[in-house]
Amino acid sequence: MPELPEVETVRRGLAPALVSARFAHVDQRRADLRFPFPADFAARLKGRRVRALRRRAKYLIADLDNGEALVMHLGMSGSFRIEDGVGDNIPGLFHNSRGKEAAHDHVVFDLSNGKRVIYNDPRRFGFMLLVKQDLLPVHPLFRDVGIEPLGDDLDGAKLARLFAGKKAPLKAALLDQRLIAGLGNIYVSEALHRAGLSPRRAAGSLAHKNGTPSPRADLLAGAIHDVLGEAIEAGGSSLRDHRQTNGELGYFQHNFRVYDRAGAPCPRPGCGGAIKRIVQSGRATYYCTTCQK
DNA sequence: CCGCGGGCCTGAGAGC
DNA sequence: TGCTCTCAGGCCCGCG
Repeated sequence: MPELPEVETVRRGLAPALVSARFAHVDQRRADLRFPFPADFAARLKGRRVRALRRRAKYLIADLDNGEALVMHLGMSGSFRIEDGVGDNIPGLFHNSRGKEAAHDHVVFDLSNGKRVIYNDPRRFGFMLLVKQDLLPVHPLFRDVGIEPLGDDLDGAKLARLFAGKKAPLKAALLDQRLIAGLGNIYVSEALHRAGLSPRRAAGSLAHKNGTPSPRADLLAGAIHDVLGEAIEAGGSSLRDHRQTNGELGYFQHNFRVYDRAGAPCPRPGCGGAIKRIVQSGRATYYCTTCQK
């Protein structure tokens, strides 16, 4: 499921249930997801209060009252849901009636406020860790993570500098979490189409030979900012997520201009091209060969 | 250093 | 109906 907009949507949905609650009971139902759980995971969480729920890149970080942080990553198929009727229709979450289990429910948090937060992950590419908050910046997971693409951190000049000298195609450079954090396969294709740039173009070509940013860099920075912002507004994108009948997960998938639309006409007014699917670094890329150069 | 391919897992969908 | 094959929103590792 999750790229930055989906993780951010989950964060916003979970925060009302988690923040300022204590973990009354933690049910860890298997020894590992992608990685083994930390030793004594459930015991170390029990009794702790959540002070804040943050997002960095595609990670959720719950700051605990003992100086530790619960770090959570959703992998490809991870999701959270809140039970006990709390937070109905919060985008990014789905709700069962209390007590109804689903396949692949791997972690259950029972909170002091009576709410139950359940982590479900069929493919188990997600994981949870406990890290001292002050060690997060030097932790291997975060040490090399790139800039956040929302807010003021990302502009054309910054993008051109990050990509300077890179021969890798824009598609690969944009997926590289060490450069920009949070883009994934969907939003890279979407941002490149909005910017009118080919995914095959060398990343270094966002700067001129003398190092000054090309106007293309500004177009791309703006497109990234716009597409992520719009996707968050829409509650993220729901593709294969299984969910209960109650409440859509997100509807940005209806606004995809190129992703998973091979053969469809290019949505850019007056373009007249068709969307093509290619494979780069083993992953599907969708773009219009007519208007993306 | 860089880019690529394989691997980790399960499930959905297509084709036969 | 059921089998087999391909593909999937992420990321790490090892290879050349």
